[in-house]
Amino acid sequence: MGPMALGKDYSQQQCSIARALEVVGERWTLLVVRDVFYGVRRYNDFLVHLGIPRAVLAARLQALVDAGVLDKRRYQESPPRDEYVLTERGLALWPVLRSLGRWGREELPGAVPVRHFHHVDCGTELGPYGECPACRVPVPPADIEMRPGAGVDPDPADPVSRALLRPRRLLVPLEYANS
Amino acid sequence: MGPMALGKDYSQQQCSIARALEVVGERWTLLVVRDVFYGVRRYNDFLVHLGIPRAVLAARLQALVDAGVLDKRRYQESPPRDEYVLTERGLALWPVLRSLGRWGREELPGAVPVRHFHHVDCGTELGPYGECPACRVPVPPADIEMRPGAGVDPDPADPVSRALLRPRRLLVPLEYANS
DNA sequence: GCAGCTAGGTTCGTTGACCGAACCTGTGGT
DNA sequence: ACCACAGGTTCGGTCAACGAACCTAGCTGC
Repeated sequence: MGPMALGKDYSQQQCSIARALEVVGERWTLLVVRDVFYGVRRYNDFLVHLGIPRAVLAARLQALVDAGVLDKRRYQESPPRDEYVLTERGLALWPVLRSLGRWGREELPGAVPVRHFHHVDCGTELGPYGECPACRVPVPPADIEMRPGAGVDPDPADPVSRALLRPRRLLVPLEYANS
Repeated sequence: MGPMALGKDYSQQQCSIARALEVVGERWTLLVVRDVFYGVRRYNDFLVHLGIPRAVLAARLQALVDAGVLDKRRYQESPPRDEYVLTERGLALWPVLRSLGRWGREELPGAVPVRHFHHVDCGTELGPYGECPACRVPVPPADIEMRPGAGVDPDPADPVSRALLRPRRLLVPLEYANS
């Protein structure tokens, strides 16, 4: 009954869609996962980028780790600091995010292209499901470069959004050295 | 505020994923849409098949109509009865359901194949994103036949699940003549 | 050594959504 | 007249989400 848990737990549902939604169907969850693909890895960065309540973020991260979607990894000992990275299972969620983003962009009114995704091997913009139209292969997230689109706010308030303005490869962590 | 509405409404988020989740990210919503693809069209059938509270179902159907995902259609005058059918915008959600189902089936433990999807033109089972591996075209939902898989309960309690046991084409309404 | 800062949480009171059960309405059947 | 049924609406209790405040380690500057 855990997560989005339907009072009853999306009940008896043997359906794999219902089982997937048990894990990633709760509010905020897929946005957290999206941010990890974009390079966000730390508690505070999720906070400022998503505007999510702290308690909810803690619960979602814990649930995603429990579900095997994220790994919590110590990246320095003193002070002890952890980061969250995608597991294989988490990486497999990329097509879900792609198809959702495509639907939101193409089917909902008032959409402006915010980000474009390109195959780093050839520079081609990816097709609807994350495949490369030129190379005709499905492109793993690690080989995708994200570039800002026309609709993006050119001067966002939070540093995470600012870091995401530059073209960057997916999964590469945000840098903190510069502003 | 609106739907899944994040207290704040998934806020400023210009991201198309966030915008999509505003519409289909609430509890139950995608399961209702899935059922419409499977041929469910009526209030009572959603009720018994999903086990969703009546008030929540009414709210979700209304929200989906407002969002342009479903159309509410009078199919008889006396007594007045309406059914819910997918719009073009709703039909475009098929890849989202496919990718979610695929993830739930292949990445979550203890999955049993419940349904298979085949291209009616050639009988081939569909690939990961709903394309036909043989014909090499994306298959529209209307050209897909759904067949029960090994993991399905052979004698479900509710009549809707029983009707879904037979191989059937997507979007075709359930028949009510026989048991 | 102690004040202040930062990352990463936890606690708490309020608000709002979800739940299940009961009730309502309009129609048709007998 | 009575009952059944589809399709809702209403209502009280519960549970999750919200936002603000608080807590804990470990630095940093003085």
